[in-house]
Formats: sequence, structure tokens, C-alpha cells
Amino acid sequence: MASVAQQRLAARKTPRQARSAATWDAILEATIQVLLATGPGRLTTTRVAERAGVSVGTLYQYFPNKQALLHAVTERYLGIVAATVEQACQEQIGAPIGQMAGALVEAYWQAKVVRCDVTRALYSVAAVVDTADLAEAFSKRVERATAAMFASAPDARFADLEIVNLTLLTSLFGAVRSLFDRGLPKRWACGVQQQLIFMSRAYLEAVRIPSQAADDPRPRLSAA
Amino acid sequence: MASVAQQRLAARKTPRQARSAATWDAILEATIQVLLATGPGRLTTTRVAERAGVSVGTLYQYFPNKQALLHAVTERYLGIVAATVEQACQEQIGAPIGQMAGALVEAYWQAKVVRCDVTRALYSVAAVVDTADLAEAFSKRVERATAAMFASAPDARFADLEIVNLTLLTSLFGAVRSLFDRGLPKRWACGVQQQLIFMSRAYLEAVRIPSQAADDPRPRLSAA
DNA sequence: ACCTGAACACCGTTCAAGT
DNA sequence: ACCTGAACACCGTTCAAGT
Repeated sequence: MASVAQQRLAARKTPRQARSAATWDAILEATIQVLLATGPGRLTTTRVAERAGVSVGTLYQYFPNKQALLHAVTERYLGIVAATVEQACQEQIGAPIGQMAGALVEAYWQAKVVRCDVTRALYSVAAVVDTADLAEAFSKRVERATAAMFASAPDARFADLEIVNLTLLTSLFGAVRSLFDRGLPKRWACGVQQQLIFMSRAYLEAVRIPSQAADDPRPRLSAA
Repeated sequence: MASVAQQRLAARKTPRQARSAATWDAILEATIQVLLATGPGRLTTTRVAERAGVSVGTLYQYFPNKQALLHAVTERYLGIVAATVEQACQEQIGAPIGQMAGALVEAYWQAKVVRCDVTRALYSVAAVVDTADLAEAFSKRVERATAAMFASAPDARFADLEIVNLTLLTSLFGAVRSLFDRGLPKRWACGVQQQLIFMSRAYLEAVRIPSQAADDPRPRLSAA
């Protein structure tokens, strides 16, 4: 492993008292602020502490190091996105796959776009600190939700749902990330989101084993 | 822009003499070595200089700062990958789109996998330093090549080739990146590559406007 | 022309002292 | 219990001196 020795990344202590919890929140919030204001390269523990209205020492009472701080911010953010996608999947249980694909892409896209500055800031954090474990946990969580959703589709079965699911999500996550990295050209973004839905549908169509419930054998997908 | 003020990222001087060029190469090579050995977090200009067998001062004669150093390494690497994909596209001019899609995915995948440790190392660099310009130039270069390729397909036309091309490449680049970030589980990797080909074909199939040359109106794609 | 490496500034992290 | 901030160590970068 080329990775740095894994240090404690968990929070140093769980806030037990009210002012403690407030400080915790203030620090995480300040981290986002500084990230947005100065970028990850100039993010300094001193600056974060300043912005949060505490001293550096206090910051280090809550987070063992800068990594842990950024780790915690990412964890909180990914938790919100995962919950959003999970809910969307829940709502699509039993729906036709075409609709599921649309709902999935839209939910994920939406969750990323609502706070698109934060999204970008946290993408840029992802390589400064090792958030692989968080990304993995996030992927696993979403995979579970989408697999359950797809398995409930009345109009399709798959020879190997696991790999189809993995391919679909990997492409979706990756595509969205690429677009953010590229500054998300406004006039393309919306079109690409639509195209990603077409793409997901076309893929699921192509690899599905048609089941009895399907009335229309190969529904035509509308083009751009 | 949250990004740090763009400093000079170009090399400080172009090597004009033989020993100069050798030093330049040695430094870039050493950078990769250190990156692989210690990870981007522990990459130190002093360490790179040491490994290259020169002093820190010399390193700074060639690269104005650490960013520029990592920028140069990335530039060189992306140039190689772009050239590989360009060549593959060139070879597919006039072929059926299904075959083009397969060749594209395979060429890109292959180029990333041959030196997969380097690929991973440079992905991790991408956020520490701002290589957005390089990624953009790379994307543009590949987009041109694939657009020319797809435009030459005898069996398909597209209502909006530009956005289809963008969606396809964005998904491909992103998916591969996600897999690398996730440690590229050996037993999935190969299967996913195959699935990405299915996916690309299914998408192009779905959004294409069938032309006369197409004999089989909607060829069945094999499933997993 | 090209190289060297001690010196300086900045930032992550600690810890003795405060409330 | 929780907070403070001066002090220390490490690393990016410079520059006066060498070949």
C-alpha cells in the first residue's frame, strides 16, 4: 500500500454537553466555509479554528488532525446524499425499470447539484485526505438500495444483477464527478443528465432478460 | 472561483543541454517513484530531489514549485494516454459503431491499466494540484478523435453527436476512475470492462438515427 | 550554465496553564 | 469539562556561493 499509515480518523471525543456539540458543529461548518472561500490547498487548521470562533487547541480536542476533520465533513455530506438516494429507491419499489433508472439518475444528480459548491469542494478534498473508506461505504449503501429496487422490477430479470448494478452506479457516479471536475458547463449539464437517463435505460434494456410482465417487448427510447 | 490564484505552472526553463535534459527526466521519474513509494501526502520536494540525485535547489531551477512538478508529470502521462486513444480511433474510421464502441472502451481501459499503479498515483495527485486544465485539454483531444470516428460510422447518424459523444466519454472516464479509486477489485474489473462495452453499444444503439446502410434494424446485444 | 544546501517562512500539532 | 495560544517540528521555497 502506497497509502500513508492509517491514523485515528475518528473524532477524538463525542460531544456530551451542549456547548461541546455546538463547538463540534461550528468547526465542521467553518471547515466548509473555509473550503469554499480559500480552496483545499489553503485550508489551514488555524483558519478553520478562527472562523469557528475557537482556538486551534480546541479544534484538536475534537479532531486528532486535519485529515480527521476533512474526513468528518465528508462523512456527514455523503450520509445525506446516501439517504436521499435510498429514499428515492424505496419509492420506486415495484415500478418498471425504465422509470427506476430515471428516478435514480435524477435523485443522485439532484442531491449533488443542490449544494454544488459544497459538492465540488468535497470532491477536491477526496484526494487530499484518504476518504476511500467513506466512498466505499457510500457505494455499498447505495448499491444495496438500488439492487433491492431493481430486483423488485416486474418487467425485468438479470443474469447477473450484481455486476449490472455495479456498472450502472460506477458510470453514474463517475460521470457526475467528471462533469463537476470540468466545471459543469451549464448549457451541457442539463442535457447530459437527460442523456444519462437514456443511457441507463438503454443499458438495462440491453442486458435484461425480458419477463412475462413486459407487454411491449422493446420500447423505443426517445433520442436527443 | 475557490481555486488558488493560478501561479506559473509551466516549467521554469526548457532544458537546452544534454545534462539538463537528463536532470529534467530524472526529476520527473523520481517524482513517480516517490509517489508510488510514499503516496502523494508524503511527497516532499526534498525527497524527490534526493531520489533524483540532485539538490532541492536544482529541482527548483526546473520547476517553480511543487505544483508545477506534479503538473508536468500529469501532463506527460495524459499525453501518452491521449495518443493511444487517438490511434485506436484512427483505426476504426469507417467501421460499424458497435465495433467502434468496443475499440474505444478497450483502448482507454488498456492505456489506464498497463501502468495501473501510476494511474492510481496520478489520480490521487489530481486533487492535490490543480490539473483541471490538463484534464480539459485531454478530454477535448479525445472528444475530437471520437467525434471524428463516430461521424464516419456508415451505420448511424445522431441528432446531436456532440452531446452523445460527451455523455459517452464522461461516463467512460468517470467509471474507470471510480473503479481505480475503489481499488479495482480484480474479479470485477474485467467483467465491468465488458459491461461498459455493452453499455456504450446499447446507448449508441438507442440514440442513433438508423441509416440505410444498417441491414439489421436492432441487433440484439448479448447479456452478461 | 548548472548545481549546492543552509536559512527562512509557514503550517500542523502539542501541552502547560487557565476557566 | 472545556478552552487557550505560545512553542516545536517539518516542509516548501529562496539565494548567496560554488563549479
